[in-house]
Amino acid sequence: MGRQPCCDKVGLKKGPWTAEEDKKLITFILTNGQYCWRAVPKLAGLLRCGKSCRLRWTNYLRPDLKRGLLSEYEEKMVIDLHAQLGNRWSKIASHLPGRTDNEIKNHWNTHIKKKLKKMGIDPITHKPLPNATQQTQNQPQQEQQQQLHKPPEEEQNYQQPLQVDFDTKVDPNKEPEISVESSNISEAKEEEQITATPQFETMELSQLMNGFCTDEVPIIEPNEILMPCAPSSSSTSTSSSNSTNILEDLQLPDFEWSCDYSDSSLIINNNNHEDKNNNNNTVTLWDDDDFISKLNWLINEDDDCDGNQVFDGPLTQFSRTVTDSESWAFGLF
DNA sequence: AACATCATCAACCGCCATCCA
DNA sequence: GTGGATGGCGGTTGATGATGT
Repeated sequence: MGRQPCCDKVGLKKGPWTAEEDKKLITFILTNGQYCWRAVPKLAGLLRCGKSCRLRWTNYLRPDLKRGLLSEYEEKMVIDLHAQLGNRWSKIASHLPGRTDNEIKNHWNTHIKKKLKKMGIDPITHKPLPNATQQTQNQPQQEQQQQLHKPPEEEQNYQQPLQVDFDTKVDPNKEPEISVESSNISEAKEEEQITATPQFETMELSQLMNGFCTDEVPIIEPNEILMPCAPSSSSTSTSSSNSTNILEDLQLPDFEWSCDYSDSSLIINNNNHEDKNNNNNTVTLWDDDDFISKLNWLINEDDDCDGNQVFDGPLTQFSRTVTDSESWAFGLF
């Protein structure tokens, strides 16, 4: 019957987003919230289709996104979840706060797949490759199996929820408590109560990762990701100085909100800077003294720039921090 | 220094699911 | 029940930077 295109593609811009476009989109969403993406470009003054706007926002501009490489723990989670869910990236991403399906998909395709293959594990089936024994002579296959691959019968009968000590307080020096259980598991019925593997419960990360080749990729520890916004050139953000991520470039302040998801109220928290890395049950987003004023600045900034100038700056001074998976934007507006 | 190749990831495309009139 | 509108998802592409020759 011929489906209509998602938008009138005539005259619409494609390709990489400019800082100017980002700014318009951010401004619009900050002032109006998220609704009807189809209407967003017109209202925001963008020559993009709504789909493109939604993608740009969800994959890049959302302030609750983590940047940087996946931590070892996150990688392990991805592998494990992939073994259970397959290429359902959005489901996998829903268990990794601050990560998008696109990001995980990319990471899988560019990093994890190779690593698994290197280890003699089929990244699709998560079973040993036929020639795995030859490939991994230096590493006992049994060990790999124990560490990275769930026994087949376990995959099939994966029903009993196994918890990863979800109730313990966050230790900022340890891996974040990313867990399938702690995530929104309301879809548990549909997901057959996907849970962490027994390995997660009983094994140390170092054991988990034993044999998992991480030396090729500089590991970013959570405490590195959870950078305070102090000026630093050692930001772990993967964004280069040419980043087009306005939110990053803007040096926007952090703020915090309660982890009590039932109360989505935002807590603009200007204090506790020295305790920033101690997630005392709050999730840091941006942190600074004048968030509101900077927000106003962002929204009210004149548009007479050439697009780049406004957002140029020592972007490394603003480091995106770990946040909750639930977008603040949804509850904020 | 110049060119070729590889790796990464943002963005696009097309399909599917859901909602609603 | 039907079909259009919209949002969401997963696969793929292509631009760009990094690395190798």
